[in-house]
Amino acid sequence: MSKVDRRIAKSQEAIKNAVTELMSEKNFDDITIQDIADRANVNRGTIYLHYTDKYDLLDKMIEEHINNLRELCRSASEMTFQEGNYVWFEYFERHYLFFSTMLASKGAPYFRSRFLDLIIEEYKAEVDVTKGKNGGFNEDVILQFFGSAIVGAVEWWFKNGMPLPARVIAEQTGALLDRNLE
Amino acid sequence: MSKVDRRIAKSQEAIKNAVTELMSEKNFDDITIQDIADRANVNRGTIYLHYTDKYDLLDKMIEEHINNLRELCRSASEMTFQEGNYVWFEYFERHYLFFSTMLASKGAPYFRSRFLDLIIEEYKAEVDVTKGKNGGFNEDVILQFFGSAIVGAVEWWFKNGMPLPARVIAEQTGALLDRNLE
DNA sequence: ATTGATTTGTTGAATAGTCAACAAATTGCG
DNA sequence: CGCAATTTGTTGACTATTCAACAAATCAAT
Repeated sequence: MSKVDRRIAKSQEAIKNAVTELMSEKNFDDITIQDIADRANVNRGTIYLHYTDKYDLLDKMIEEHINNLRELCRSASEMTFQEGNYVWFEYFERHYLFFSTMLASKGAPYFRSRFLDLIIEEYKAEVDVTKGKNGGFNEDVILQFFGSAIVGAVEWWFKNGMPLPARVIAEQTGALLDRNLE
Repeated sequence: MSKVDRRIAKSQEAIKNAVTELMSEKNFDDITIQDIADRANVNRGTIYLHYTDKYDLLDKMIEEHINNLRELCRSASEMTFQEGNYVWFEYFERHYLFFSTMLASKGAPYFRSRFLDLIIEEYKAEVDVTKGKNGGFNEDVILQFFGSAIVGAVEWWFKNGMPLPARVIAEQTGALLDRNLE
């Protein structure tokens, strides 16, 4: 786990940060590899050492965040919705620039769908349509419904510049999920 | 000038920043090479690639700032005292952490004297003891007197957390020098 | 379409950084 | 003091990054 060469970690970190920054400034298609290299203070060739092109680079960035969130779910599996949501929103806060540009930028609706897929996947275990208040519902309907709700809340939060503390929005969305998924 | 290998520039930058940060947190003697490497996110061996030990490292940092200030004098040689001082105080501001820890820390009175030497050296050209209001004075006395005054003002400025904008203290010290060195 | 300019990937040689291991020096504490 | 632990400085083998140069692809405008 910790056997990644320090140079690799530093280069990739710089490159990914550069992309995030640049994406908050201009359209992804207008970003050139040289732009990224300049911003990351890295030779242009170094980028090709790790990524085949800028699309691959963006993909890997998305993939990484999705995986991190999935991992957070693992470690938060025994928490309440409120606590678990808080872990997520803390992560969002820590990576503000990435998520806000990803959810704002026109160029990356792909991210939104990857994000929704993850949420649905993770909530599958939480939904029970055999009994309780959701007994008799179609599972996919429930998942799509509340998955979209969560994504929508997150989008709203970012687009409005995080008007609530992570703690608060986590509690409120958590309470809404509690009420509906029991 | 711009032919320094990017890796060297980045490593040295990280190392120097690490030292500055650490010095603002603890005594220089308590800082270990490993501390610096950790903070700079650099292998310990890399430090020895550029510096023989931590004293050499600190020396080179001081040397570099002194040289930068000297260079600023060159490019500001045609300015008034006020303008010239402003250039200096801007530089101080930009490197706040370094100068404030250097002038505060007990461990580095060496820097203060290097700094004073530079000021005296640079003001040599400005002082005229053959005529005018300083006619008949001993040149060394004048230089030591006003050099110390400038160092003292800078020290005060840092130790009190830069209570005035750089522009203001530059103008005021500039006016005092004008009045005395004509 | 035909230019000319920019961007893209790729290459090879040179160099800097990493890592692990080592002995010597220094520190700190009972 | 004397011993253990830490820190130091150095080594060698390995790898990532740099840089300059290149041809191919893409772009922009006439």
